Amino acid sequence: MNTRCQNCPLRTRDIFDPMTDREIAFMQKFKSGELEVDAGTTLMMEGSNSPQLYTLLEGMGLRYKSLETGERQVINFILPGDFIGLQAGVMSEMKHSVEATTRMKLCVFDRKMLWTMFRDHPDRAFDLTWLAAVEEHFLGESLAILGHMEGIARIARAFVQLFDRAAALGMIKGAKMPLPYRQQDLADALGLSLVHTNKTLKLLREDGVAVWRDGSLNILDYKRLCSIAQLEADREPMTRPLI
Amino acid sequence: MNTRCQNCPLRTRDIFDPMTDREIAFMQKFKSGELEVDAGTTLMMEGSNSPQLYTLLEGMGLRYKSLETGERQVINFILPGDFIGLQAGVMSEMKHSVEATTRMKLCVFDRKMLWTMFRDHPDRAFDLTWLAAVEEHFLGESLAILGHMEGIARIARAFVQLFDRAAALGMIKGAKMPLPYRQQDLADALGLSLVHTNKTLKLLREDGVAVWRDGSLNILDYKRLCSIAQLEADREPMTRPLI
DNA sequence: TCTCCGATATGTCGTAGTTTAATGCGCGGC
DNA sequence: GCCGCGCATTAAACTACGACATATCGGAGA
Repeated sequence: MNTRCQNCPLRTRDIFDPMTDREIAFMQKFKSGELEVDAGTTLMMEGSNSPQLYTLLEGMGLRYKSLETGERQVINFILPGDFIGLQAGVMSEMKHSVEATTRMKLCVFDRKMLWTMFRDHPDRAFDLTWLAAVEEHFLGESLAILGHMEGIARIARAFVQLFDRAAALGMIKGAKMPLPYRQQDLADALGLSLVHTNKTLKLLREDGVAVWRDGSLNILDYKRLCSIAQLEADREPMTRPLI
Repeated sequence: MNTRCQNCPLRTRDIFDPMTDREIAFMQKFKSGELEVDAGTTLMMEGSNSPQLYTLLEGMGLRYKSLETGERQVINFILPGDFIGLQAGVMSEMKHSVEATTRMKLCVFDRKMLWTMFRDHPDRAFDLTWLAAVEEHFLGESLAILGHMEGIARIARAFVQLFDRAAALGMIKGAKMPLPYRQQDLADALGLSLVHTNKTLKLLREDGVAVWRDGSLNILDYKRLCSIAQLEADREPMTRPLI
């Protein structure tokens, strides 16, 4: 529910409550160009200083950290509408990498767009802080999932969340959504081994709950998936609509 | 390293690079009061809408989410200097709870302070976005830790990080720092069971690495602790100095 | 067509970590 | 004084998951 702070014109906004079309259109006016990249492209590299910010228009990708051990922690999956690289704007160094897993079409912003926002459009600048807070919220959720749920529940929850987001984006065709990732990506996101991820996927498949094949996820029994994920099937969906 | 964006006066800032004294003093001018609370007080409750923001002046606390199962995910430990409740400022609902584990002294800001910042002081407003990005960075680190490290390494890393932060705050007396939490708190932060946390603490104690007793942590062998934590002993310390 | 490689698939086995349950210990209340 | 409560401690039984080993499948390239 949108509310207005009594004392100021800044609009507080919940995570289920994306920016309006007008607000989005407004921000897009400050873009510095568009960009297309192929699957496999590394858009941002941790440690580097990328002076660009993006919103994803089409395609999918993922955000990850590399560990000293050579392993990888996938932080989240990036879907159309997501804002990419806020860190690149406010920090002197990227803290994670961003990789395209399909061909991606992006809207590019220059870092100076940030200054324009903060100087001339405090309400939109406020939205950027909101975006960062939303990111933080979802990371907190992930933390709880990795800390407290067993493998099958983690996978089920990932599926439900991705499915809800895809639904909000109109990417569902008959309970089927594109999910162009490797099993290793999911494993790295959920803190599981590849092998165990694979076996758990088999379980879900054989139980007629969900089938993930050839880059597309087919939810056969949403209700049961939710129950495995320890979610109510009629909860407010986790659409995570950013910008 | 501080750098200036070529096109704007906003200062990008790394996580090791806290706000200057001048900047802090400036923001403190907008406080609406001070507050003292006892140990055990719940400062903010998830689901509620707290119109206040705080910086912690003295004492310690923790930030956590409650799970449907009744369990708890501790998101992080709160030390003096930390900014609390940015979410409360930008979201219509808190996504986590904040609890004092000792008596705390706080600097209180009204939500309207945010509007003042965004309207009149874009550079300080920018710092708030930076703060949120820093939070996000550290959550990503925690995610990687929960996803990929075994119990003893998680505990060792928590100790090293807390020790480094305490050092930056001048809270160390002879390798000893205050750590006023219960073992359950640490377990909930690291996604371990209380029992296993306890056993691992015993191990560290008996190996002469670190002793945590009566709310104070004594690091006996910092080097070894770092090696268990899979950290270089001479790395740039994770001071996490926020405001 | 053959080979190579990346991804998926599947079985076995060892173990880190959970669960459960019992015990001790200090402290505040009555 | 005794009781109850919160927290730390320890032991024993059980299990989810990782490590390792191997097999299969399909696409790219020579």
